[in-house]
Amino acid sequence: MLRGRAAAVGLSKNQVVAAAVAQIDEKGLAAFSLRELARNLGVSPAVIYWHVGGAKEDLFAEISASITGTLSDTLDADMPWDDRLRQVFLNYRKLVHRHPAVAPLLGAQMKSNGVANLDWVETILSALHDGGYRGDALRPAFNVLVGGLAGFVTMELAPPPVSKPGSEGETWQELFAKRVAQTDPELYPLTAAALPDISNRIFVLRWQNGAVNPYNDSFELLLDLLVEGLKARAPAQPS
Amino acid sequence: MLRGRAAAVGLSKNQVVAAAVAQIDEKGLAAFSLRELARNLGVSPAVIYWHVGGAKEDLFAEISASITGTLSDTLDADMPWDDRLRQVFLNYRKLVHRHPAVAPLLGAQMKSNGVANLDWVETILSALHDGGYRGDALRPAFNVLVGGLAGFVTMELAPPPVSKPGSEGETWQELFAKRVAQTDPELYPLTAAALPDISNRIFVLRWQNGAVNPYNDSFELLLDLLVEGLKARAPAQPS
DNA sequence: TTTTCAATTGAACGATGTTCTATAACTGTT
DNA sequence: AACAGTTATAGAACATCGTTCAATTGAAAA
Repeated sequence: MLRGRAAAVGLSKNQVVAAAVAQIDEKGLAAFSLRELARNLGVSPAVIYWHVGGAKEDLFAEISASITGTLSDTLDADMPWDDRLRQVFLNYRKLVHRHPAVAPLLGAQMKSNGVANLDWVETILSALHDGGYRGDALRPAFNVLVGGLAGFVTMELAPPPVSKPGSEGETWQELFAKRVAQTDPELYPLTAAALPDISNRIFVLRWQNGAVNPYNDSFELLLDLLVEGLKARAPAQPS
Repeated sequence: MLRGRAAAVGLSKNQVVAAAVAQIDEKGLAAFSLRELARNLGVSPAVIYWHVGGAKEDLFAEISASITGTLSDTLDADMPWDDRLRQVFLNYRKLVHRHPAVAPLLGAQMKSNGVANLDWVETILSALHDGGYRGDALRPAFNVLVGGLAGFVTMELAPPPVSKPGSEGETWQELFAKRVAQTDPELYPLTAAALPDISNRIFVLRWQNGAVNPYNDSFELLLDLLVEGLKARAPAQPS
């Protein structure tokens, strides 16, 4: 009856994880510190180690699990397979956007990426299966969807540099914005001409990430291209 | 004549960056340390700060720049626009795969992502332009390609957990492999049935990253779906 | 030679992750 | 109500890290 007692008094693992998520949401992943977490909880650093099994990396995995845990909750099982796929990944993106600063864990750390629940995997495989993807056709189709779409979200929410405390004149955002605006029309005619449309709105030429400037229509276009493309290439008859 | 003198004696910025890349390639990004870099160079830690402008984050940006710098070197300008797009992103992936441990910087850090050279951006925009994408159609098309494909590579090369020194029985890889193998066929029939095809070969159910198990065919399928899809939806006549 | 500036040193500061031993708080049993 | 056993926390300690700074060397310019 370990769980019962643990919940009765003092901190619980879930509370630790929730506080960690809150702290990352506020100050960013790079600035996250175990000791500061302990301070915010009014507790000794060792407490974190007691509640979470191991080290910082395990806390991160726990955080990822707490976020991807509710992933397959709101699913309509009786929709066409392509609509189900769309729903799954629109839902994924919406969920990650609720905690933008945690995105690097999900997309750029194997240990955190691996905690994704099997319900989610089964849901995707099932939709693909109904779409005519079976046997060894399942694998590349799955990878295309998860790699392309979750990868997109990872890049969309890539964290900005840590904002230096006080002085030093100009912030990185200002410097970068200025650099983009001064793109040489001689060397880069297309880029320079498209600046009004793309400045701070495409991946390499932006100084704010997807938490501030979400790429909604780009993501939906990507989703549409993949789902429609997979539908057109289905190796077997859909069921 | 600053550069002349700097190159004549002592260390150069390029040497520092090259040594940093070597160290990350060997021990991983998470284990990277400025002091260890200084030790390997037989030099005081402060030297790094002198050669690189600012702090650790600036070193990382410099590293990213040194890798993406050679991105647009080998390009055939006189190919069909869709083949040019394929070449650009196949080349991107090949380049990043040469330094897998650096991938998180390129895909999951805005400051590093922003250093990508304008030649590369202009090349992509130019291909899209020739494909019939102009004006405000350029932006989502660009984002789909970069976000989807570079995002895929970021996830593909997501770093594994830091391998704990010695003891503690089983490594994470072994534990995870075992967990995957024990997938319950009652709860997850499709996943369990597909295990021979997907175990360690799809994104969420793997214990080795793309540096060991590259996802070549999945990436090429993704690339094909995107390029063909964009071709089919071109808003204007290709030129 | 003297001056000037590039390059490096070494020490120092504060903060971090992690481990360890000891102590408190609670639970269930007698 | 007292005891034993486990759960939960505290506090100190260690090695390491990123970063800054004043002081020093080295080589080129005057």
